Amino acid sequence: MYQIGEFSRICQVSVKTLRHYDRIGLLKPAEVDRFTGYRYYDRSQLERMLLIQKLKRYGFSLEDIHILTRAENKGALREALLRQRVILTARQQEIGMTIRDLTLYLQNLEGTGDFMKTANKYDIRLAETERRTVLTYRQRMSVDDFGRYFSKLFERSAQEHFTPTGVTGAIYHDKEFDRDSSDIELFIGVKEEKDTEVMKPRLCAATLHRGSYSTLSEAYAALVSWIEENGYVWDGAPYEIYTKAIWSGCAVEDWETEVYFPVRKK
Amino acid sequence: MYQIGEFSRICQVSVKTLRHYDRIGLLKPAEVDRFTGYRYYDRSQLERMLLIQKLKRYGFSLEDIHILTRAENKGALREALLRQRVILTARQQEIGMTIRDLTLYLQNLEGTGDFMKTANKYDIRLAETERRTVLTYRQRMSVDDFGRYFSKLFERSAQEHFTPTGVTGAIYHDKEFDRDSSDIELFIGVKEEKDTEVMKPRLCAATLHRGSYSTLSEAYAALVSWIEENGYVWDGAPYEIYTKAIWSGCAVEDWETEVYFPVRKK
DNA sequence: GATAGACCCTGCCCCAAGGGGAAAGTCAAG
DNA sequence: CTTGACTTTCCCCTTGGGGCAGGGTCTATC
Repeated sequence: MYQIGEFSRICQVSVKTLRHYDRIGLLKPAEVDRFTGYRYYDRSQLERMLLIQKLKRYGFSLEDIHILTRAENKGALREALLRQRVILTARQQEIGMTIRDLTLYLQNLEGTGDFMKTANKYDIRLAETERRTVLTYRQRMSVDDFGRYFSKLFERSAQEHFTPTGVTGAIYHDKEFDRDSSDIELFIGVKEEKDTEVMKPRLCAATLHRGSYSTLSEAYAALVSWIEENGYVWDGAPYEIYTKAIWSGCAVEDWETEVYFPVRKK
Repeated sequence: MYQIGEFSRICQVSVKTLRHYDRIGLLKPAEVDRFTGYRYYDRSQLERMLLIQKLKRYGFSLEDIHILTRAENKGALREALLRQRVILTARQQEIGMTIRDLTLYLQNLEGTGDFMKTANKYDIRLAETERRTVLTYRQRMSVDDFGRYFSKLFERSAQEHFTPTGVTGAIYHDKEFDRDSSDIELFIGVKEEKDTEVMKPRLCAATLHRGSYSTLSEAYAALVSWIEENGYVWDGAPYEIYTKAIWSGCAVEDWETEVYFPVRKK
């Protein structure tokens, strides 16, 4: 039996953490003195602690660990590990991209001395968009997993024998941005006219964004600046068309997104 | 001038976040209506917001961003970016190791069905340690940056013309573990007898740990279990000897650490 | 001019995973 | 018997915001 301090040394975990885990029920001491409240740990706690730390390194929350380590959840653990591996791989690649971006920014900073400059590499064009017939699916959803909802549209398209044109996009109806809950209308282009929605031709300012969505705001900013400088005003819900995305099977740095802002002359 | 909602859409940032940044002074609106409290943003805020998001992606805290983006800190920003690139690179590699470890664990789980097992790959040996003459430096420090303090010892060794034996290690005097503040005594072996400390021969349980320090607790646990099973008791401050570490110039997965626990027969 | 609906405000409490520190109780050795 | 090391509980603090309540404002439409 080890006192909390010794156990802390062995596990390489602070005493505070051990008390925290006791309180949330994640790791109860083998014994607690009824009169003094002293906690005593033994080797079975040690094993469990190693497991907890391992899963924590893998990126699980304490709550997840709590659930996954209940003996009956062996299958769930396996699934969770597989999922987590995907998440970690994605995170690793994102860090790689971040490093490349940082390096570029650093070069720019050293070259120009301007730390505001964010490499405004966006070609803005003014375009009368073409008329599109589309299937749509509108719902309040998180911007992070809207990709998952496209399958609904593709299923419907297949079931009802539509002919997809290959266009996939999303309209952002909310004025404000909320990562977890936005009023998003997904659309996929189809050839048929019957039982479809129509996107009418509109005057838009548009540009092409390359790379992951975490820097999309730069495209938005470039568009909005352009609109203001050229005497237009923003007039309607902006939308994006995903010409190359995760489902195109290409690497994230090759993704391409077209961003459209409906505008009118001021 | 944009209302907070529009500005939120443009920057891809929630309204809550904008209000938060206003409150902490990171991004003040261009104008606040004195009567209604409405916030109005314009394009210079937009540029600043892009910068903030960029630095946030690079892993800086809002406070760091606040400080680094004051115009007079251009030099500090460059330094910080260079440091951050190192940190990101390290993080990326650590994720890589984590993924490999996860994969191993997953295979083990699928093979044995035992989710407790943590691959007990440690050979424990009982050893009478040799007598060592050492230079030491003892201080309360974080376990994460004790490496930095070794330079003090090497400088002293060089100045006072000692002959290093190549042994570097650390004794952990605290009973308990505290990542940010531990009573650690660093030591480097030297040949001379004069003006040095002496580590007397002691009976120790010892083992060799390979890889990064984040899984050192597994070695500790293995040692402690062995000690208990073989009728010894832990008796004194444990210490580690870093036979291959960051300064050996090898990759993190090839690091080698010997862990010693002083023991006596029960 | 009234009203609805969309927008905005402040203020309060909440999250995870603990850290810091105070005040007080416990244990073992000298 | 005292001292010092160790432990306990309790309360507040951190980062970067999210949720919600209660209430004010703006603009278009009737």
